[in-house]
Amino acid sequence: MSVDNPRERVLEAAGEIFAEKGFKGATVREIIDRACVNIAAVNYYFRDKERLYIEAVKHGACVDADEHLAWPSGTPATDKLADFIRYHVARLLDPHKPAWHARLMMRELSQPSDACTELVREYIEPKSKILGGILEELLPKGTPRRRRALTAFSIMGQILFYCTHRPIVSLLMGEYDDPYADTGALADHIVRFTLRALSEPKA
Amino acid sequence: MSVDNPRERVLEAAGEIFAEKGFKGATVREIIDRACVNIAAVNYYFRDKERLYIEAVKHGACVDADEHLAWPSGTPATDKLADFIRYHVARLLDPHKPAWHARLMMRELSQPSDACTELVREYIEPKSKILGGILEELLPKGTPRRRRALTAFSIMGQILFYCTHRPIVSLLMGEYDDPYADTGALADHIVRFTLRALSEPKA
DNA sequence: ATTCGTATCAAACAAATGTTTGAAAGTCAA
DNA sequence: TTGACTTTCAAACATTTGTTTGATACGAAT
Repeated sequence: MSVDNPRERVLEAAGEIFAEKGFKGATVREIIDRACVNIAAVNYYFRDKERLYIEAVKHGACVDADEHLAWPSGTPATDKLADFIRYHVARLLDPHKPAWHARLMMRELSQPSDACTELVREYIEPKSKILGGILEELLPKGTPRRRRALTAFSIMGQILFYCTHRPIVSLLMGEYDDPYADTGALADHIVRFTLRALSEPKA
Repeated sequence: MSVDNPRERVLEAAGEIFAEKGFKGATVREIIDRACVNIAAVNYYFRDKERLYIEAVKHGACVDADEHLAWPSGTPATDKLADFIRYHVARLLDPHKPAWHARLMMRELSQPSDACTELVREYIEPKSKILGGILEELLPKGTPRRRRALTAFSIMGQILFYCTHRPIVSLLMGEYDDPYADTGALADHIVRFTLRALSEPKA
């Protein structure tokens, strides 16, 4: 966690705290305190709090950008969709992974700071394209663009729900039946729900 | 909008601004400014900013609590589900309704202030019970409790997605194809997607 | 050893912000 | 009218918070 590079330490601490408390809620003093650097470091390395925030978001996003999502040609579209869902559920909910990258991005998605819209677009659109491609294979030929988009939202909505509304899910389910304990099962549920919704109507 | 009662005016203004900017982001000066009262009013009527926030959330929630969601006995479960979905989509996205009640509650759901958890439970659980009841009718007998819950989350996830991630939806879809322009069509998509997911597998 | 650019630090600064005060104005009953 | 109570107000207060400053230590090149 604690890197020797002070700039990186600030970036990491900022990411965690911004993700947890938002831009306004986070204070530079708490950040530099966690990073174990002097308060002037934020000005020295990042000019001001806002630039630090932007850099922190970029930092978190570029970590994710490394992981690719691709399949050998000929892979059935249903398999791709299942992978896509499982990948994102793990990405967003797996307790083993440091969650702040995703949570910070979630914040940006619900309240984009105009400075970051462009960046978000860089990260989100590629993923969106992947899902769009899968759905193009999966849905009947001639399905209108608009309906493909709504379908994609229905899928992402199911996934992101558990990330955005985690506290309420835990509250409603109780601890003894915590869905976050087994993210694999959670992903499987979403996969099945979605695949049934996409299959041809029975009669 | 502007009531003669100053306490109510503050409550209304606080609701709007808290919903838009969150607890930290909102300033009492902006609130009292919009409510057209002196700054000391917040102390006079609500002790401090935090109590004001709590009261504002309660105020928003109790407005909603009035609207009931009930059907004559014998109504098919699929109809109830469709109503339930359409009601909430309209509730959350219809531009004609003042949206801040819902948006403020969304905030509480993703970052509950411990002072409000109890209240949230009062509002959310009843709705949760309604949906749970519908699913109990709709899903095969003997479906485990856990799976009913996950199904409910799949439905709510689809709905809340459009509320929470509105900026990104607009960004991805472009204005010419804005889903929020026709919330009825949006609700219909979710209803169809969900009903297909709940129907018996084909073979 | 001197010099120059970099990095770090404690301290202070200025602005924003939640909160309080004490007086003035208003209300209403006796 | 008097008096008690509520409501409203401008001003000040105290704290938090983002930002800056000027000094100091460090390291490498001349």
